[in-house]
Amino acid sequence: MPDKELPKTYNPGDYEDEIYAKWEKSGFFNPDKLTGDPYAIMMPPPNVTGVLHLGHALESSLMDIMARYQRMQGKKVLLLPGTDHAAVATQAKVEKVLMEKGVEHPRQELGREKLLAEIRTYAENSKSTILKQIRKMGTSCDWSRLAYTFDEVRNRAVNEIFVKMYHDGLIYKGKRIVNWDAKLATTISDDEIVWQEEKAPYYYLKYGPFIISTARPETKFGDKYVVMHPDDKRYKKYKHGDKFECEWINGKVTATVIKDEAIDMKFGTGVMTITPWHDMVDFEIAERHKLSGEQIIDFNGKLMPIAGEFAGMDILAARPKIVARLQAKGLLVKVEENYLHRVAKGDRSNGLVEPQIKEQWFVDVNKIIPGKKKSLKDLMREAVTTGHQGDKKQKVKITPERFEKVYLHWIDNLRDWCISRQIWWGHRIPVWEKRSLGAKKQAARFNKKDFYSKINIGSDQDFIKKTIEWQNDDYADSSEIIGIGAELIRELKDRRLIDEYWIEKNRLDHPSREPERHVGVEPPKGIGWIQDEDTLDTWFSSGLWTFSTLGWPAYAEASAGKPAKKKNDLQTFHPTSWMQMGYEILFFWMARMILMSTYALDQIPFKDVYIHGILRNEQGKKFSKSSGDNIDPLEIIKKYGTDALRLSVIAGIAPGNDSKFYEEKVEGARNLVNKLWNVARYIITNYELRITNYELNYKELTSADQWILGKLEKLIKEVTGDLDKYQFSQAGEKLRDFTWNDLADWYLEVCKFEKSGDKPKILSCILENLLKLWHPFMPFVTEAIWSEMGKDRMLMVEQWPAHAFAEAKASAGKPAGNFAVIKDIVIAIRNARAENKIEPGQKVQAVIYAGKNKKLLAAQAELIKNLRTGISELEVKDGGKKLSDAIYAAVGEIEIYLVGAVDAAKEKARLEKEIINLEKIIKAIEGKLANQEFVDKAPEAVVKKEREKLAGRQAELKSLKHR
RNA sequence: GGACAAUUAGCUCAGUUGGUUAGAGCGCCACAUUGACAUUGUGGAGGCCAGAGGUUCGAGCCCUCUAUUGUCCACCA
Repeated sequence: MPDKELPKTYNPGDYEDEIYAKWEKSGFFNPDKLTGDPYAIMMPPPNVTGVLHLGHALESSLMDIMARYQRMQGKKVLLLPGTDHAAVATQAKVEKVLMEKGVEHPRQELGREKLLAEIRTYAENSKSTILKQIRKMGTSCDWSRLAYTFDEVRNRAVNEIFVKMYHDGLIYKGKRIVNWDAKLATTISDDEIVWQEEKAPYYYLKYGPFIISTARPETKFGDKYVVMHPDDKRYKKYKHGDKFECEWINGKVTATVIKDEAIDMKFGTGVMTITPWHDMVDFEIAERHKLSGEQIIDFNGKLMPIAGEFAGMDILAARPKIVARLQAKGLLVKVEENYLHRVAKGDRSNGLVEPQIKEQWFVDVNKIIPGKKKSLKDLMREAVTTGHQGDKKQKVKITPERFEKVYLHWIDNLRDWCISRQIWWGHRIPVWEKRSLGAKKQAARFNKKDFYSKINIGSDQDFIKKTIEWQNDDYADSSEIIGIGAELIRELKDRRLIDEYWIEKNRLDHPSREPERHVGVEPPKGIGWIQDEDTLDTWFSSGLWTFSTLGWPAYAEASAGKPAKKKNDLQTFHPTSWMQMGYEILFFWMARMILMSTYALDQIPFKDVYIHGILRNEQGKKFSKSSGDNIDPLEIIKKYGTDALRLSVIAGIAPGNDSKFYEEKVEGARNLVNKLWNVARYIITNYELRITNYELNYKELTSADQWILGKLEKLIKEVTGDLDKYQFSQAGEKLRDFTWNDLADWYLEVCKFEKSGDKPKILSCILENLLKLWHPFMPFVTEAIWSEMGKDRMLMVEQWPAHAFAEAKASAGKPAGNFAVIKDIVIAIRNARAENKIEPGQKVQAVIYAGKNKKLLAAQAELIKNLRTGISELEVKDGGKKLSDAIYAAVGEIEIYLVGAVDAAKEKARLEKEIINLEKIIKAIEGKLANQEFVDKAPEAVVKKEREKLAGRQAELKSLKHR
């Protein structure tokens, strides 16, 4: 009685956008419209300039599965979306775009404000792109709470934290050795370095009485300390502090002997000279012994004046020339070609990274926090081990557990976190400085003479004119001119019209007193204050993500001109419930979130974190733009639908492990989606589903009914358990198995001829429950079917099932055995027919010796006949003589004979194969049972099971051989 | 140098405290075809669970070592 027309295949494009709009309109993405326990997931904000890639598709799927599951569990779910301004990446990208348009040096030519405007425009454009794409994935996030790491609200939070840390003495400014990316002209953190192996010549050089070795002779100009291990017997006669004169690259130098345990006696000659300005280890040695260092390479990667005639040369170009000089002076002892060493490159720029000493802002991770008796490191450590001892003892649970170890190891090796960056796109450091009067005079002198000539300014008039170009402020006051002048210097420096070295040198030549410093959320009132020109590491703001998105600090929202939320999100949703992320940002992000949250709120940022791997291509390599094998998720969606994409990215994944992605997987998922569609289509078009009373007449349930309800009951339990344990892939697999194998292949086939009054109720119940269970995985098709079923409420907010039917709980697993036997018989018959090559259309007669199962099988004879066994007549007996000229098959003790159409030779061969197989199995079980130790020590249930098994097999064998 | 993964069918992967003849999807072979679905159905073939030891009545699973692949951390002056 088909009263509906549904298309034969599910076409996702016809439904998805419409359904998403419906969801969004319903308001249920917003937890304010939900009740129940709060459950919050913060979306890891994608980079604002990025476009959706497979990694996002995976993350969106994971998050949305959890969000939808929890929502259906009756929780007040918040899945909060947002984007990240991705400081370095975004600025680099826009600079690149500008350069392609012919702007050769964007920073120099545009200056700070104009470049920032360019970046902002670009970021806003691509922000909307990626957000649209996240919608395409079906992600059920609350768009009303959309956040951005670089908006006003988040800026307020960043400043608050910075100021708090500063006043707690956890943030300091210091001259430290940092990683300088000359290409991007900024410092970068240790984590942003990639090491590349390179082959290069390796030089042994004569340094006074010693031989030292290096791959980088261009850094050696200023070396005046020679270091060796205090226990090295070879150099016993040299004492710490001994001085000697020796010939070096540009003439004689006075060298000092230093003894330090950092030296590896086994490496090379056991002696090295140090270059504190450009080497981390050397810097540490120099610090220990309070040695001075000198800058050799400038911030553009060129040699400094100390290099004499080599000054101004690019380091790589200078190297061979320096070697030639050394050789000419007889200082080159030998050269090892093809020495394998590793060079540091910036992961964004792929440019050389040079250690440099620079004044930078740091977060001290070892200092005891006032009032806490713990350092930031301690907080980070205890959050995943003993639990954070704040308000409540809370622990971040990491899945899989092994990453806990990786994380802790990383913390052990953690050095102070350099948070300042010399790029413009980012949160500006909330520190302002003002020079004191004495310093002002010096600064003025510094401004005028040197400075004017340096930048070709002839008079104060010119200077002011120039200044006005950049600053429109009042400049009447002289101290203000100094301020403006300082601004101007910065502007010129930004534009690379003067270089940093020159400024530094001037500062050294005109030492001033420490400037007055203002560190605050708001700029200082008054004149002459200059804001620190650096910006903050992007992870400084991302670290606040779990709470800066929830209205922390309290007044942030109001001050940004938005109405403060009535409800206190922070109180409701923090700590957040669940977080997922790739292992590649474990250190970058997870660690920083834990640091920020435990420090600022005394709370962990999230209770559970699920670490996923990355999706790789068919060859197991990372997808990359350069290799051209990038897969665009949107193309996949267009071709196969969002549901199929969601299923395919989570298929076969295990926590923390990488997985491969290829189109065949999506195809398989698409087929599954379509299968579900057709299951529903069949049920909807053949049954009247407008059911009000779900009461079943349990006594009249057929064995197939009981079987499928038992299976469904088990499915509900297992899928729920899997989702609770974040075993997404397993849950999906079980759902697939039920949908395709149990329901479509067996139960629906049975329903085609087995009619009973309860069938519509049962089928309706199965379909409803199945749609609910599938919904988190494939939200669109399930919602589409749900509405085709004529449901008023949306599936998205339906209650997650606990049981198939209330009473089915009792029947679950128990009588299912009946149908299982019939299934086995059907399979055995089909198999026997196929093996004997009986034409599918040819009907045969069958006789079954059922023994104690006679009653059951007699009752189910019709079922057996109808399940594509091609049987015309079926006779069920207790037992009897073997039948000759018949095909034989056995299921346990049940004997089956198919009469007629026998190919004697084929049948004989088949049976012999069976016998051999059975004998093998029996022998194995007998062996086991003959082992006294097994019988004694194994649990009774196991032994009993083995005995039963043996009896069954023996019976089978006996009847087989009988023939 | 240190650590962590992975190694199971041709391919991609499951296998949750050790207990039937180790499973699935894809692919392959044979067959079917007006049927809810060819994005289909039925049946089948295919595995010394990387290797070597060990623990145990019993090991894909636990322990030790080895090999291969991959990843991360540290570091080579």
